[in-house]
Amino acid sequence: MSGVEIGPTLRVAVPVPLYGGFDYLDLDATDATPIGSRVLVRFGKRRLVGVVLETEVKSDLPRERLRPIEARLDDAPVFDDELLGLLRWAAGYYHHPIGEALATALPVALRRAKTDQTPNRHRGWQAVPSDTANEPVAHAKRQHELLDVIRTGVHPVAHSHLLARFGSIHAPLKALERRGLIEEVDLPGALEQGSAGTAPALTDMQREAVEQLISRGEGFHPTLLEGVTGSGKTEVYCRQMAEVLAANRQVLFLAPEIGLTPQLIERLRTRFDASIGVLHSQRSDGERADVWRAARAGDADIVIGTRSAVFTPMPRLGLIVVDEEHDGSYKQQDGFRYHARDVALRRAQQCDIPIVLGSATPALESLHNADRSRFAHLKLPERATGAAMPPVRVIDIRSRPLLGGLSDPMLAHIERHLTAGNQVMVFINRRGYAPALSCHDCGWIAPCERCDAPLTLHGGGARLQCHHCGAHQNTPAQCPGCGSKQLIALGAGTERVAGALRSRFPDVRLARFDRDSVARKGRLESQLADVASGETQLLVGTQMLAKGHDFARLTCVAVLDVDGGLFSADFRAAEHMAQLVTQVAGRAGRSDLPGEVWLQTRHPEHPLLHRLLSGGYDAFARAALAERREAALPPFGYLCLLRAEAQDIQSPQAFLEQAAATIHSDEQIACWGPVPAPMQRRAGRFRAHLLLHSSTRARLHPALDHWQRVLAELPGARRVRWSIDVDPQDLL
DNA sequence: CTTAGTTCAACC
DNA sequence: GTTGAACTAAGT
Repeated sequence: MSGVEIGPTLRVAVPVPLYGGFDYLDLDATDATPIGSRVLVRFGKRRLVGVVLETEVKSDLPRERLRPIEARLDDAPVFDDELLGLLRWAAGYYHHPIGEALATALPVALRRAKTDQTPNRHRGWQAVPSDTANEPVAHAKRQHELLDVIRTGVHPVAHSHLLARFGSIHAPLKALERRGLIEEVDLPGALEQGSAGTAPALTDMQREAVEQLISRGEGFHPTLLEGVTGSGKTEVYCRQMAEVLAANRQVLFLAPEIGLTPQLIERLRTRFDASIGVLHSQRSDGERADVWRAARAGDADIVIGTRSAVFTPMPRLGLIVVDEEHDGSYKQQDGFRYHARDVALRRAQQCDIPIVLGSATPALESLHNADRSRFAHLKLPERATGAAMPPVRVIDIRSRPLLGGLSDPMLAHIERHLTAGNQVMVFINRRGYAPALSCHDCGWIAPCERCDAPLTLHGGGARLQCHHCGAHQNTPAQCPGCGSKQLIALGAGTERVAGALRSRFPDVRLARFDRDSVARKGRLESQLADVASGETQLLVGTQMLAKGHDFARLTCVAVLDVDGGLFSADFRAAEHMAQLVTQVAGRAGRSDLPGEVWLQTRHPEHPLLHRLLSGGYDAFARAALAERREAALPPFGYLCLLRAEAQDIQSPQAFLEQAAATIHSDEQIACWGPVPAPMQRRAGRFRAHLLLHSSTRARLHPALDHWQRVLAELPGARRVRWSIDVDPQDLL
């Protein structure tokens, strides 16, 4: 039959910020476009890639107003019923337009209107048997490291894996190839083939946890696995994964970007005789799409990935692992604001499969769920090696001079560990040279023109940069207010701290880890490799140092500023501070060398800090939960934040006032605000918030369903950019 | 009467 | 979000 005959009606989700689907005529009456597949449609003047939500729809519109779809883009649907159901639930729960939610879930390459995806090439390397005469020379360190990885296991290693692990690898790989030790091969697809490896022996604690996990069987069983850093959580996951893989089911393993280290991937790759799909930031759009397709086809046994990987189609899914479940990066902070941990829980429930949430510092939400028996709670309170957790102590820096952010006692501790030949990690959660530039004579502080924030000094103080909008300029020679030339840098960031340490310890090799210093591709990987080899002794960095890495000779961790977490407007700040301190402390003394942790503070008596130091994260969490209960804050209350922003100062406030008026607040739903956002102006736009609070989700969510429809109709809605944030992570 | 700028509804 | 049509205010 030719395309003249037009078939029945389809409901299509289109990537536009409008709730609900749009109806189109199908191409063919006899063979319907399958649900979950992509179609090309005309939408107004534009051509967009939509997803079929339903077939044989009875449209509200007369048939002559419907347009036919222009093309089918898939042979097999991109979303299966399970995943489509999950996404429809998530779009509803987070009150986000379905078309945008589906587009967010799709790999970038599949959001484009291309029918036949030419297969991407996947390079790999494999070892070639040879006599010892060709081995690389002893000092060719990178070649030896690469060779080790390539020789482990029986299968070729993906080029992308080596890239993620080591960074710049072109030259050493070519050298190894010239020596005839390795050869380049084309991998059949985006998946890597793992090899079965021996499982390490379990400690008694681990065995207990594994037995509990496995004994629960196959149904929906959420488990919080709380294990101190170094307690061997990964091995516990592995044992359960082995069971699931043996039953020919797939495993979805989620990790935050920063925790998704090559070590983790390599561990799984050398452990399971299984095909593994890896989704991390270094993979190209084409590779991601190939992993997606392989997972959908059931070819991938394990999928490891970050937040968005929670939406990978896996027809044989049998287990979900969420590592570092407390990590804030699981919450998407713009557009479709979903929380991957919570979506993963829903997915496990929908599929009726077990899910394990692992962390050394569980989110208060998860602890609360464990407390009320919604999660099983397994604990690994000791390190697998038997090494003691390092003591955490404070240095009171009130009225002490600071040199580049460092007090004298702190410098002395650092020196002691460096002299002993060990590694030291200095942690400061602020990048750049200094957080502000001030005039010594009149007190002027260099402001950003477009944000309500001071500019940050960079380039040793030569440049000014805004961390909120990206604006940058050279540092002025004199104060624009009073003309004084006495301009001084206030406070210290990673750059300044690193500089101070370099001049204090000129013979020690130092590496800086922050977004600026590792921006270049492969730089982070090569710097980490130098730390692992012991070449780098002193590490200075932001929170990207906090997790995942395991350095044998690291014995001292210095945290330069914990006070930000004690007095923030954000009610979660203290929780984040405690998690961060506990996580960085876990970096120290992981092997036989005892470690120690020092915190600089101006508030050594602060009750929450005191709790953390005397009783550890658990005691802190109990105290913090009691405070949350008192204030009816999450997890004892539920929040929804309505955000609005505009070029002018009045519109956001006006819109939110209209919005507030349409909420019939009662004793069960409270409306807080509207108020200007903590940083009212950002990137030239004025921002305001309206916070809804309820003691029950059952009351809040129906109200939100109604509210979202009302909001779109408000007269002020078109003057602002607004968005609903369900379960907001930060209120800033 | 033109033109640039703003508002508004539809988008299937 | 994007688009075009309807509307408004100033310009020749």
